[in-house]
Amino acid sequence: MNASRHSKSDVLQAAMKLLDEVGLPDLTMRKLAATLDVQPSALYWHFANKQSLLAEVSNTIVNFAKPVSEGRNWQDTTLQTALALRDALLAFRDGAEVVSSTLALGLGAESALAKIESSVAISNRQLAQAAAQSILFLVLGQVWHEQQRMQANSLGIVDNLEETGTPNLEVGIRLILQGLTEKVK
Amino acid sequence: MNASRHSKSDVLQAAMKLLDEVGLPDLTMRKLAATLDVQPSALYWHFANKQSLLAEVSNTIVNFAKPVSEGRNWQDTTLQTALALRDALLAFRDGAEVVSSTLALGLGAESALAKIESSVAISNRQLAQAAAQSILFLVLGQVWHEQQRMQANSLGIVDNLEETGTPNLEVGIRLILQGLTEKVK
DNA sequence: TTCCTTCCTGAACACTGTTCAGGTTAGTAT
DNA sequence: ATACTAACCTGAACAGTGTTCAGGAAGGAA
Repeated sequence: MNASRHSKSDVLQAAMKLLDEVGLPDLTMRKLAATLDVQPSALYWHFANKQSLLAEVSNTIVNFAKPVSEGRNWQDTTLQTALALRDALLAFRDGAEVVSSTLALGLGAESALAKIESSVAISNRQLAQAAAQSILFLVLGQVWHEQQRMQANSLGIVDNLEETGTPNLEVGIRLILQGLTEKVK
Repeated sequence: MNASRHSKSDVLQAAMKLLDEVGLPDLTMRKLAATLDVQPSALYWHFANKQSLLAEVSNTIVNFAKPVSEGRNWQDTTLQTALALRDALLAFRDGAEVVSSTLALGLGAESALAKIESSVAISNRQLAQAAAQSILFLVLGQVWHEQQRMQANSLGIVDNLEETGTPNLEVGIRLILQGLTEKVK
């Protein structure tokens, strides 16, 4: 389709489009190269390896989160921050798994944690960090679970698609915030 | 080494041993077959595919959790249950990642959630389920993160190995429990 | 001795990420 | 216009992956 040459951001953009079309397990270097009318080896000029590519995909997803308007209190602001991250993850196919593994490998996506942590306006920073980390894992785990079920459902394994995922997440975050509020009282 | 024939549980046992020796990324069907002095295809008589094998590995890990003695209250019992799961995950190399992906694919490890949920002795079951799910994701996420750092450190990428992981987990669980206690009051 | 279940072989298929020596293209400087 | 240089890509290969399948061997039961 496009016979011209490609920049690094072209490749990244194509990767995100392909991710949306085929999902993470089928996001291969060969398929990505094919959509760009290029040999697979050409991708390695732009990115050192597949993990580096996925790290930038992950950053794009995390940075997609809308900035939150200051809430009436820090609890509200933190909740909104977490839900904005959830929405960003949900906006991309397999978004949670991409971000989770990038985070686990320490290759990026730390800004997600930083944003949550900075919204927790309590003086005990160690406590704030623990809470922020908990909220982050909660969001990632819940959305990962939900997106995996989406794919399972679309593949015919109907199972029971109870819509408890999203409300459960908000409940969990609120529990942490309530416990936190109680603790610093 | 052993030229005799193998049962399904032999294969499972060998898989867990190999997991401990090489880690999840290097746990391949070919390497597993080699430790049993067998062709890779022989494994497919015992297990339909690699995922099924990993699902049983995951169940073994989860069932390794020590049963907890009844605490002074349900909050304490739930905390002990969660920490027992954490210890089980930590007892096996890459344990958290194995269980996480099995859980995400819906191939097992649901008993982990069930155990936590049943320990939350409040009348609002929907709330109990949300809290249990939150605690589960928190444990899995934290331990996964910690185990990944272990491997990274053993590979020379020293980074700063702050020992905040384990305390952070307990803090997070306690926050949820405190919030829960407050909510049902 | 025949039969049947259990377990395994050997070879192949269709992929995967990655490397590398070498080529092309385009823009800049002389 | 010519030479140079950086950006980008080709083509082929390497070493590995999970998985399938027709067939063979072992051991107990009838």
